[in-house]
Amino acid sequence: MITLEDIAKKAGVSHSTVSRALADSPLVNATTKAKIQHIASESGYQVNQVARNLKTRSTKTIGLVIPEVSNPYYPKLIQFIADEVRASGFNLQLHLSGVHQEYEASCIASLYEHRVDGILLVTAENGLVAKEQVKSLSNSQTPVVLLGWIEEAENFDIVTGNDAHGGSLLASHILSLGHRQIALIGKPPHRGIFDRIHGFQSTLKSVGISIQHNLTIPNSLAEEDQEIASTVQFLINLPHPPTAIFAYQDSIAASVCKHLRNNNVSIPDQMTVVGFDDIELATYLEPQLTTVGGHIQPLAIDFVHLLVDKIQAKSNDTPTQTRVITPNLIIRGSCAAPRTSQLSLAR
Amino acid sequence: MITLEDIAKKAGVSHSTVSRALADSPLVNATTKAKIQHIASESGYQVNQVARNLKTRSTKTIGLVIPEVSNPYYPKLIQFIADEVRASGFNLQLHLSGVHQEYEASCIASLYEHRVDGILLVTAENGLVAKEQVKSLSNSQTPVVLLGWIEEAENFDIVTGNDAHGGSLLASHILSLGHRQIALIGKPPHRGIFDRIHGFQSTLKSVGISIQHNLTIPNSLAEEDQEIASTVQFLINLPHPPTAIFAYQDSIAASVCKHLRNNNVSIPDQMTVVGFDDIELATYLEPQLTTVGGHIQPLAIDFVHLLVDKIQAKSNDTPTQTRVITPNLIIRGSCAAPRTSQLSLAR
DNA sequence: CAATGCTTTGCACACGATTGCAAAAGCCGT
DNA sequence: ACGGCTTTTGCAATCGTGTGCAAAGCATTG
Repeated sequence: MITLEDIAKKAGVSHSTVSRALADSPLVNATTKAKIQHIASESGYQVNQVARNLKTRSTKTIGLVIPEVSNPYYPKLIQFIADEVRASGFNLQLHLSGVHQEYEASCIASLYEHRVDGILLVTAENGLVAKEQVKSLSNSQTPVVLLGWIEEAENFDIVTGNDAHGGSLLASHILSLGHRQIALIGKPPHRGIFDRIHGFQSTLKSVGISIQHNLTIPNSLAEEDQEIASTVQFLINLPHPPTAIFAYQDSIAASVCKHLRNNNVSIPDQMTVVGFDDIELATYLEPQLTTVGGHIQPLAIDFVHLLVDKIQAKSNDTPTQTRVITPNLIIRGSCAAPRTSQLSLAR
Repeated sequence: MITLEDIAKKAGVSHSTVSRALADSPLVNATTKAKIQHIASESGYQVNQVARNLKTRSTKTIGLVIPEVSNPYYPKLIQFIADEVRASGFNLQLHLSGVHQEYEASCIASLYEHRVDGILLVTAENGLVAKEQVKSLSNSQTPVVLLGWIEEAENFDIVTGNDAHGGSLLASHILSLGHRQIALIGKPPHRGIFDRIHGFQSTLKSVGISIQHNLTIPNSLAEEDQEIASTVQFLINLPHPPTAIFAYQDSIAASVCKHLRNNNVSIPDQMTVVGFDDIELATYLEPQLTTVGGHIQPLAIDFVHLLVDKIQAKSNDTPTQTRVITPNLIIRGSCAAPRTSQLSLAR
């Protein structure tokens, strides 16, 4: 491995001078600086960031903890985050915390051991699993920003989507079409007052109706599709099946659509389906999915900016912030007005 | 930040002893070892990996360079790679080299500067952009394994799918259904003799026919869908439209299906469509996509294992290896026998 | 020419861990 | 009590950089 010392010998100077020359310090004579830089690039010198990080006590690296990448929501988020992190001049270290966030604590520990400058933590249905670790991080001067929501979050910086508003938009849309028998296929809510289910329900309640069937899919990657299949079966075989289904996220909605089709239930004629997040998948479906979207990029940008600001803030007593991004309703083809006893007629 | 020295003071020993105690070295007395370990966990000591890496000259980190994560093929690959890397006891540092691999060289440089123990490099349509960097890495004892294929690759370790065989399977399938007018919508081939287009074409050639229209989509994320839309338009408005379309990958196939539907061309009655890779998306489409798959997980596993073996090999003169994974044909609903002048009749 | 000030360079230490080696401590038998 | 042996501990060097400080070099000026 080529070191500063090696370059120093070739140039007949000390390693300090080489260090300064490569940092383009004004303390080095212009001609010797040029000579050193030439020798360095000539011999293919690449700085040892490990040594530099140890000395400077900064790694210019941001850690990203995210559950998984099989759910297309996460890659979409990662792409935006990665672009933003690069633009801010940082490196990105990715750790997958697992579908059930089972590795969340160990991811954080590992990132702390590597002395990343800050941590972006994306939570999921299980909320903030590694609450204690995050708290102790804050004590040890390592900035953390959460994406998601947790209850009693006074001391955390958080970026979250106003999913409640999105849920409300969907509910209003479905209601305005005339639906009154509405099912929910989803995951446990995990954004408290900001949760999409919360917003959906309270809008229904405001016109005096409630969710007919509130079904939750266990959070298991391998069997999710299977679970949705049987849930769909259950719903359409009811004496009074729902006329509309709100799926917790687009990937679930896509799976719901698939299984409705398999059971010869046509969308939107016999069943209205809506999703959430507007991932690419939503436009590949037939009919295309009515959903809520536009929040992922702003979330990612705020997520990174908030962390970078905290990293660069000299004082470490900046007040914690909460940023909320409001999404939009995106109307496509998967919704229609209900027809009386539509499913019973059809079957 | 808590250091070994801090623990040493609390325990009344030297930092060397603390270091050994925490490493569970037999050189430390059992009772003092227990005492030190207790104090360390009590005070929340976490090792500084930066310092350790500098001293031990190993980071236990593997760098992964991959173009992007918007194309769902990559997240699927990443998930498998990440699982395997974790199981092997390494950390993962992710760098996105860009849709056009425009950052490939700088990603490699950055990973080398961080002294990762090895690099996994996933190439795309542009082949190995950073050939020189990879060569100099090999000289500097940093193991690299490529996923993809490049010409004149004698000195690189490579894992690749036998896409040619996959392409051949698709061609045989389409031919056996009776199709003779076949279009290709794809990207520039980038796996040489192993490329899917190559295999597809040569199987067609073996029965004396060739691809009717060989259309290439420019590799631009933002406009891809638009490009496919106009390509589909072009094809179906031909005097003699194709009866089958081979899309280079499932995501393109999905987009092709969408635009065919928009033009009221039904699949598979009026048009047969096949894709490649068997990503989740393929099963959400209606009809579900006939494709080629099963190779991604074995690719990921071999990819990681080959690198880990190279990292752990004491001698650095191990011969370079090429591993080839053969995929399977997955028949679903997007293919049917052609009907004479099917499109002309329908329109 | 000497004094002064500015520019340029090198010395030496620090970052926080690991580890070879020597020294200290403990143990044991005579 | 002492030598010899084993166990346990600490010293000190090292990994490759960055940087405060002092010293050297150089030019300018009275």
